[in-house]
Amino acid sequence: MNDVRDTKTRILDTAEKLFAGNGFHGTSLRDITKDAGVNLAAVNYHFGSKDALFEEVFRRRFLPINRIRRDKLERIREEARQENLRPSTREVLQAFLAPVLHFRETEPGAAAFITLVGRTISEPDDRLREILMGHFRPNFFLCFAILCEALPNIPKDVLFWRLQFSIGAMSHTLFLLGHAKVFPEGVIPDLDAGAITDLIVSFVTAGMETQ
Amino acid sequence: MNDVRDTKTRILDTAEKLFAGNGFHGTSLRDITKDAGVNLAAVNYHFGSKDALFEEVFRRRFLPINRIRRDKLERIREEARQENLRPSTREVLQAFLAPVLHFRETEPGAAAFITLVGRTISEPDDRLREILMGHFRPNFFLCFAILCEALPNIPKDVLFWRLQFSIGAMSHTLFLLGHAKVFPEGVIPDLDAGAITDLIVSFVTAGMETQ
DNA sequence: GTCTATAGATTGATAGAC
DNA sequence: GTCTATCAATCTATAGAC
Repeated sequence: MNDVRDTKTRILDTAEKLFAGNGFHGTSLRDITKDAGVNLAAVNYHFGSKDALFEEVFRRRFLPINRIRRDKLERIREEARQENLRPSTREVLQAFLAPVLHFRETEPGAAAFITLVGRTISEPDDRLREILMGHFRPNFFLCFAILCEALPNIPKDVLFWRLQFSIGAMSHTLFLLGHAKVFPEGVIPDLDAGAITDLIVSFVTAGMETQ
Repeated sequence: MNDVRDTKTRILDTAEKLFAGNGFHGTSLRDITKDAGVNLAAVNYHFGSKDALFEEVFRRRFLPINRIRRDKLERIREEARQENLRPSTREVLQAFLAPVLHFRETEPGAAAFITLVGRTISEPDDRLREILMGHFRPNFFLCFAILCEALPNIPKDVLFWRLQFSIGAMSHTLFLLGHAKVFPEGVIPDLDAGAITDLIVSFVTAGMETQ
């Protein structure tokens, strides 16, 4: 009632939350429109279909994340070139992984989206996974290319797999952050985004550079 | 027609394949029974429900994998104790991760199951994910405990997160192995299970031991 | 054990009034 | 733009004949 967001935004926010929690196929249009407080027909009026709504959930969030990520990666590459040095493996991986976790903390409501990303990477529905990959692929290849410059003595196919391992570590972490209850007692899971970022960047940097 | 497997086995094999390819909710009982060449009602007759069939798919495969994994981990721990040494981080992680990949190559039809595991780790349906976690948890904690003995100078919560990163790397890899088409040209993706195992064990060992 | 037929519930999408 | 009402398709599960 006092919700000043317009209908489109309310639907997007709610869809993001429910897709993250119950998956695309586990969320019906009735779930979304009821939770958002809008009419059942509003999704098809504003977005055209359930699929198109899913696409818009991703487009809205990925545009700013990808801009930051690409700018950081390009700057690292350019600065290394101007100083005739190799890019730093850690800085490359930091630029690739940190924006997502940072975004999770600073953007209101983004936590649900990040959980959704962690899930959609292994989404069974090829159509949905491709929507994610379309946003993700360009920066993946950019990161891969700069890593090859950073570590020219390691075979490219090894670096390729190691970057995939890093993405796996990351996506699993994003998923876990949305399901805090999996942690055992005695182990402190409540680390902030900065601490988690440091942990995972150290981990994958060591793995990437090992001989 | 010439299929000598009994109805139960045919249903299990087919369900495993289709759940891996299209997800639990993307696979109907009609899909399964049609592909298996059995009657629609056979699933409910032999297993009771679609959920119970899913459970049996996991039980059948996890019993032998978990036995091998537990035996290997316990032996590493015991041998280290008798020689008054710390367990080797690499051997622990190898014992934890290798059986799944090895099983994928040697057991007929297991590849589909492994893909399914990689997917179910981030399954949106809590009920389904819990079926997997029930099989996975005991060996996870056993591995974690031995890692704490192997690396007593690294804080336990750091080791806990690093083991989670390792599982993420592993599950993403298992998923990718079921979707070879994601690889770019020029990079050779066709590594066998042994090569992939070496790559991932080296990666996570370096990440686990870094200061 | 295997089959057909169907109950009973839920879904995405849309037509048409306001 | 928003609403109600409803269509057509899909699903799991089961009753009951053979």
